[in-house]
Amino acid sequence: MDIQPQNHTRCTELSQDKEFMESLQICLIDNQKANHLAEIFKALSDPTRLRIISLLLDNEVCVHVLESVLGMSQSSISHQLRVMRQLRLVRYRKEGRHVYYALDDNHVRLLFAQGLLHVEHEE
Amino acid sequence: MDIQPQNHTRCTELSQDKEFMESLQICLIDNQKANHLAEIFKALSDPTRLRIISLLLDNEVCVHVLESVLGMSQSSISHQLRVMRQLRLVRYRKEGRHVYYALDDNHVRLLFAQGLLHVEHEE
DNA sequence: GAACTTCATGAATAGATGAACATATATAGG
DNA sequence: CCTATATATGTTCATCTATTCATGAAGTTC
Repeated sequence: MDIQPQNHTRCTELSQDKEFMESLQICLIDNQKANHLAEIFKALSDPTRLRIISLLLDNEVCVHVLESVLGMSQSSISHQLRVMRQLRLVRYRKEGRHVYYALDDNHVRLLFAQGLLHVEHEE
Repeated sequence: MDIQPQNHTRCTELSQDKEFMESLQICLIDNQKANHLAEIFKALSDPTRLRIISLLLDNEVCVHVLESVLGMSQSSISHQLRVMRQLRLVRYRKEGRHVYYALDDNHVRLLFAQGLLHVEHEE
C-alpha cells in the first residue's frame, strides 16, 4: 500500500474540496459504533485477559483450573471473566458448583489470531 | 462451535489430571507476548483513535482535515496520533507545513475490520 | 522579518481503570 | 443446620488516560 500524494498544498484549500470532505464523512464511523468497538478492544487490552483467552481457544475450562494454570488469585480471575462475560467475549456453563468458561464465538478467536499476527509481524 | 463437556465433575480431580493441565500450559501465551498484544489492543480501545483509523482506511489525511472532520481540537488529535505513531499503527509524511497520516500496514486494517464484524454480529 | 498556518508537546485536571483484600452467594456433603 | 468448596461481587486506593490550555517550532506568505 503506497501513500497517494494529494493534489492539494494547503489545508484551507483541502477543506474547501467538498467532494473529498464528504467522502471522508462517509468513511467516518459513528460515535455509537466507535464506542462499542472501543469497548471490545479495551476488553482485549489486558495481558491477563489475553492469557485467559489463549487457554480458552481450544478448551472449556473452569475458574479453579484457570487460577492454578495462571498462578493468580481466584478473585482477580473472576473479575476479568466478568469483564469478558459482559461483552460476550466468553460464555459459561454451570455444572454443580463449577462454572466452565469458553469463548463465545469465532469472532473472538479471529480477533485474537489477527492480533497475534500483527505482533509477530512486528518482530 | 459447541462446548465440549469435560469428563470431570470436581476441580480437585481436574487439577490432578496432569495431561490436561500440561496441555493448557502449552496453550498459554507467554507474558511478553501477552503484554505486547495488550498494547496493540489498548491502542485500539479508544473511540477517537478508532474514528481516526476509519478515516485513514482508504485515505491519506492531514491533521488539520482530521480536526475539521472530527470536530475536535487539533491538540487532542495530535496526542492520539502520537499514541498510534509510537505503536506503528500509523505513519506520516511531511510536506511543507502539512503532515499527512496513513495506516502503517494492512494488519491494522484487518484488525479494525475484524472488530467491526464482531460488533455488527452482536446487533 | 512580521504575521499566519500547521503541527507537536508539556502541564494540569477530571474521570476511568486496576489491584488487593474482604465479603457474599451458591452448591455439596455430612 | 454446619462446614467446605467454587465462584462472584464490593470497596478502597493508587495509577492511568483523554482532553484542554498554553506554548513553541517550523514552514509560508506578504
